[in-house]
Amino acid sequence: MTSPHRRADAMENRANIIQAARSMLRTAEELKLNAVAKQAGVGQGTLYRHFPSREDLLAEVYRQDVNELVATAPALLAAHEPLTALARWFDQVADYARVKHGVFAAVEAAVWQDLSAHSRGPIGDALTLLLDSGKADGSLRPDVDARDVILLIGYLSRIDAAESDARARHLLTIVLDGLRRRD
Amino acid sequence: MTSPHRRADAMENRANIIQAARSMLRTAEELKLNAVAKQAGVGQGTLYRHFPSREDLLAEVYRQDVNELVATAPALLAAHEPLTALARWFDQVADYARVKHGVFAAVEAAVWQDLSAHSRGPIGDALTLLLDSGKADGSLRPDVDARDVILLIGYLSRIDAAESDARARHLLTIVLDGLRRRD
DNA sequence: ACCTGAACACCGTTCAAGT
DNA sequence: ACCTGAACACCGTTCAAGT
Repeated sequence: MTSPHRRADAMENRANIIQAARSMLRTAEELKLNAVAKQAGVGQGTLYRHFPSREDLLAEVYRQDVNELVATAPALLAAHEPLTALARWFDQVADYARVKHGVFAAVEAAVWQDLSAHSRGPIGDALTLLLDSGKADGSLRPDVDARDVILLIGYLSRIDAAESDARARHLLTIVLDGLRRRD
Repeated sequence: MTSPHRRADAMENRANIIQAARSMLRTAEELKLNAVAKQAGVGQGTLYRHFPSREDLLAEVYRQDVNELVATAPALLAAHEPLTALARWFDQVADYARVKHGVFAAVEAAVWQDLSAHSRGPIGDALTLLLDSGKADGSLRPDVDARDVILLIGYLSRIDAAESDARARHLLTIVLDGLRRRD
């Protein structure tokens, strides 16, 4: 990812851009690319050289967060029944969505949606792992895949903090019930 | 809604703007306001006079469609068990979302989301009617409201035609299972 | 090989002038 | 009372010139 065959200044610029974008997303929901370049201390062209599309930039900004989310899935499976593991993972995602609300709004059409639109990506893999375990032990219905679940929990990206408190976990329960194998 | 105390030219302009917006949304997903004004044969200022915000315009364009959707709820309840009525209504919404895909994308933050963000609006009312019936006869869990369901089926606005064919109804089944009363 | 930033394009929004 | 459209503001994107 951080290809080692770059000039030192290019690598630093790249890091500065990511850092600037990250800090700006903490305060504001929207991300103006020219403003990112300015705060990073680089020309606009440099930003485009490193990140041809806005999505590329956002994806990089959140790669670490996504990685954590992804790493949780096998850990949860090791410690819990599949259905419980899935429930906990949902909680984790809800927390993430809550903290990164601005993120999700900005990234929606990009990373989040995109990762699974290609029906691949790390989040999809993590979910598939959880789902397969649940199918194997009979607690989950067999006719669901990662993309289904991504779509169902996508509402997390469209609610604010207050509504998240009021509804996020409750709704995850409903989704989970829907995913259960019916007798 | 169509306030009768306007000058004739104003009313005609208004109608032309709506008509132009409607026809443009049929072909393209995005809606450029200046382009709407041009195709409607009015100045940009006229568009803003009639519709101060983009949402106002979109809401008006889809008011009729929304009305149809809303009118279906009591009709379905008259003819079916509550759970079946809700299932049929979901189908109806899915059809609508499918046809109006561009719409939903454009309207998402506006009408669709907004109608229920204020926890009111016709769609919310229609849903509440369906949910109350289901709770009354014990087929639905008591701890859900219209906003919950709006959030859960919001994925309909984020999938294209192909994916709608593949997943929309299947996912509605899962949501419906989640809404069922658990024993 | 990479960077800068002026410049262009595009689109939303306003407002002075008109009828 | 309502309309027009030039003009402004804003932001994404490119590219000629530089190191």
